[in-house]
Amino acid sequence: MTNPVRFPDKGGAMAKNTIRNMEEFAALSGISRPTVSKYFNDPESVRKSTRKRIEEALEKYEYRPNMFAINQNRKLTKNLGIVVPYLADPFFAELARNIEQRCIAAGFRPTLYSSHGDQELENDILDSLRSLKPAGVLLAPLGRTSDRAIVEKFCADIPTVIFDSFLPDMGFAFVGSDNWQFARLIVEYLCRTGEPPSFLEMKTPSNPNANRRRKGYIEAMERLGHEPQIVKVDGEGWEFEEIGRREGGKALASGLFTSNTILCSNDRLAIGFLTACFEQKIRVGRDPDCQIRVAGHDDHPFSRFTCPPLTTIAQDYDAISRCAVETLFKAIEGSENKHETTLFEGKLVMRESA
Amino acid sequence: MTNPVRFPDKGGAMAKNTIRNMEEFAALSGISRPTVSKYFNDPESVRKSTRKRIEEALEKYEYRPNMFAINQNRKLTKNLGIVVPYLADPFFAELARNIEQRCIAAGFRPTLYSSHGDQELENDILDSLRSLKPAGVLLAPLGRTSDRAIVEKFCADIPTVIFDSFLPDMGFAFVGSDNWQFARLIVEYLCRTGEPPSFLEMKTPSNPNANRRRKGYIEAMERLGHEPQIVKVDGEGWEFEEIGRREGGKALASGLFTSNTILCSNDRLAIGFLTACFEQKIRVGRDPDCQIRVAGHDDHPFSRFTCPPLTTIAQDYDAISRCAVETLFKAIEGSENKHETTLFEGKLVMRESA
DNA sequence: ATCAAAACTTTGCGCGCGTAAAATTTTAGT
DNA sequence: ACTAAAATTTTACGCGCGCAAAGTTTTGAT
Repeated sequence: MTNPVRFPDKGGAMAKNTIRNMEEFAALSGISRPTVSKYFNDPESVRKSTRKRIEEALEKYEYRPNMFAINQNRKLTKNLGIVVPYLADPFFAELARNIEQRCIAAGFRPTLYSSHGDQELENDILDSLRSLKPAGVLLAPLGRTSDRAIVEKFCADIPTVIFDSFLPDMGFAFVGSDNWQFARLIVEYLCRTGEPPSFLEMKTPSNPNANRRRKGYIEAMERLGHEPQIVKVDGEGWEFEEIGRREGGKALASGLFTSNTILCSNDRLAIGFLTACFEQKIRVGRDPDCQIRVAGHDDHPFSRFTCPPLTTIAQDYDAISRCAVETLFKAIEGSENKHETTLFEGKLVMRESA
Repeated sequence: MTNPVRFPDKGGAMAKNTIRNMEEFAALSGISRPTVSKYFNDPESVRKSTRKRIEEALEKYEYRPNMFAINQNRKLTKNLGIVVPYLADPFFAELARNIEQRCIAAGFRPTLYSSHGDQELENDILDSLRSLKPAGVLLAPLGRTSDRAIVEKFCADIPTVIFDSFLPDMGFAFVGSDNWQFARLIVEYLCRTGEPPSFLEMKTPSNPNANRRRKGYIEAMERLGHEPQIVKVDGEGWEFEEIGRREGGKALASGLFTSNTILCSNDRLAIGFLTACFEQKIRVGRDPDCQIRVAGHDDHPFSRFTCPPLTTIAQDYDAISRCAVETLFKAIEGSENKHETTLFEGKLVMRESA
């Protein structure tokens, strides 16, 4: 094996800013090593005068304690894991960003992982997460395609808050959206303003939220005295836009929909379906000269920019991420121990598509 | 401070699957610790019979070496850093995913970071990356808003390949797209098929690629004997769609464009601009009944699903990520040392918007 | 069977820091 | 100025593993 040697400091006349360890740094700042160690664990825990001296030396020599040596001995690290099923979906990217920044603000070191829609990768991530000895993990599982046994075992070992995608009896808590309410809200709106909607979804959705949305749709339709119609289209994986365009387009062309109003299981599907409508020269919107109305769920970051802009139910990104993080901190502190579920309501976002 | 104690194994009658360290595991598998250590560093480096015994024991006791202890002593870790400026942009999410999987395939442990468009955060990321002692880093910097001095210093200390966004004289290498060629390609196409385009961009683009695209546009226009027209709109940050819609829309409404063909600096701007066109009931496309043509750069994952689908120049995601990763591996092995730049050409993707 | 090379074992040190206990100093209150 | 409390220093050990050197066994070829 080659033995790469690095020279971060070429050893010129400049001050030795290459402090090798805490021992050296402590000597240079005139403080004992244990006190310096205490400072790095909690700057407030040392006397103000001591803190000042350390911080002065810190600027002068720019020493940073060795991550690996620290975490090897700590009972509990300050590491956190954030796992989402598909990071190329801006919905998850946005949620992850939100959560990540809250963790940092709380003094933790979050690491972000994406399962890329792949079970094996999700398992691998949980596996390597174990070796990080994280204080806690925020996990949005793949859903249907998750390996239940492995996720459950992971949750049993490490304080985990599940979000977005519900898995029964796992983790310290679940934080997500009230998908029944989502469907009720949008169905009521659509019925009030036009024809009762048909429901477009994938045949075997990975995300269990899809199931609750379908049931919420059926319930709301029946309560309003309408006949629900579900159109299930083929398609695997996470390329929802393409499925919405190709398969949704097929359904549209072959006249499968009994209504002129299409409620899609999620916005990405709706975005693809809008493309299909365009391809078939079918005008979408609420105007009298439009032939069809389309709505979605999630308020995907791009939904505001479709043509026409997409009417949808907005997930409360902010509330979900805040609650997930706060719940995890409770779990880490071990103050409570019962499995709780928190669901947030969605808001109707009326745009021009419906 | 509370002292959270965990009992991952309640110590029942089941086999002790709680191996504390390599010493114990080595004893249980009947192999010496140094050999086991060797196995974990490279399973191929031990005799086949030994490997088999270790792997049998591995399944039986599911031991995993302690990450922190490993990395503390290794001269060079197997950690890699991947940094992108804005992960909520599916373009970077897709690129990051591609790169990440290549790194894993090569036996490294990549960690993904997003600067979220914020200089301070980019600096923090580089800072915490240092303490990870990564073997190398793949960095897509913020660009104009990057802290040059800090990035340069980082590159000097840690083998770094810069990608997407060029920063002069930094890192082991740069891998990106030939943005001049992008602009030439699309300008030629647009001129061949209709009116020569105006160019729409942000006043102070964060990404330096924008500058090269503008220059490439001007050059191509002049070479073809046309008068270039640049329309610069206000707007800071990374919410390109909104800027394209709001500011691009303003420019459109006030008749600022001298051409009926608008070439946008990137697809996200174009997506927002398409929304503005829709709002102003201006039909976009190549059909005779359309008033305007719109094109972009990048082949953003969503460009295929706009209405109309967006004509654009496709970045070669695959080639860029492959080259970036391979170049980094060269840097890590230290085989070469000259600063090289690799640019990939784009492909014209003709869709209905232009 | 013989022998050298390859693989393994034994031994032992070191990494950088957490952490505990005891000794010492500083701080703050009267 | 005196004293108890708080903060700091000293001392010493351990974490889990990399790594090197020297001795021992196994392997594979003649």
